[in-house]
Amino acid sequence: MKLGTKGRYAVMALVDLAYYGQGKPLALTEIAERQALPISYLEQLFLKLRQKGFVASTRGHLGGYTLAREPGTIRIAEILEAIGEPLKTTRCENTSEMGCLGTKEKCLTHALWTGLGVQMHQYLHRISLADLCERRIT
Amino acid sequence: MKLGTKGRYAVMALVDLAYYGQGKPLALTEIAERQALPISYLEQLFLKLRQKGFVASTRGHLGGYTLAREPGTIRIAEILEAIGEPLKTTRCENTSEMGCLGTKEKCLTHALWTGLGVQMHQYLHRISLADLCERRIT
DNA sequence: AGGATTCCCGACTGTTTTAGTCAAGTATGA
DNA sequence: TCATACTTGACTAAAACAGTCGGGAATCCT
Repeated sequence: MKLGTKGRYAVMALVDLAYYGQGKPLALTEIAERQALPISYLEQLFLKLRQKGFVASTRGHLGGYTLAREPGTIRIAEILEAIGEPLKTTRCENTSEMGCLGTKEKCLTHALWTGLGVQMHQYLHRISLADLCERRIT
Repeated sequence: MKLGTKGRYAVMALVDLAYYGQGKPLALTEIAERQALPISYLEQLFLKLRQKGFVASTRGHLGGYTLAREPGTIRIAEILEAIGEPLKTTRCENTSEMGCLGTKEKCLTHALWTGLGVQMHQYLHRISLADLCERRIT
């Protein structure tokens, strides 16, 4: 149960974008350098973030990325989902209330893992980019 | 961010042990069969669980494992820690309040990840084996 | 117009982790 | 003494992770 770099880097980069880019495009090279992240890796992440509508891009000289939504409306949970950071606590795919079908009896631990997943999602969903920029963490 | 089988299996097996083994030793083969888990893998896990004092073993015919502590006092978080399920949300090892030293400025996202870790740990620490056996999940 | 800058996109790869398996040994009860 | 069951370490195929690399396309500045 550990967080990968994809999720960490994506949030770091978006916080940087919200913090330093006041409406004007920020180049990835700048973000990557300031946050000490590999730029080619960031490109992959921003490709997805753009496709999902979190950021907008302008090409060419003086181009870069801008936030496409208000920082206060972007939840951390959304970011992680957008770039494909799993956040999975169970193995079974179905999100229904059914127990594990692998065993005959109802899986006693299933509620535990789904509960954990709910806790994590709730926490990450009630914190926005703006909260991070302004150091408003509970 | 996903839970591995080690953690899942360990909790499943201990719940099984608490649920079906009323003081008397349960053989690993029985637990493995009922929960549909690979037995050789379980052996590794129970080795650690025994060394950490969660279970006691009796060898030979009619042997097996018994819980060494009351189910109500065994927290899920303890189990995961005992078998080495990481539960890590940050990369840096230090648990102090310091920011990430890799970047010059204080890492804005650090509080987020440690906060997430706290959430997870609190949830898993307030649920005991007994809670699972009696389906007492919030 | 040309070159510098920047985003765009897919393919590829070394390393680490996961999720086990396998084999050999030891203790115990029937 | 034989079957059962725990004990322990070594080993491994496959997947995930964490990037790298190379080429292309759009845009701006001079």
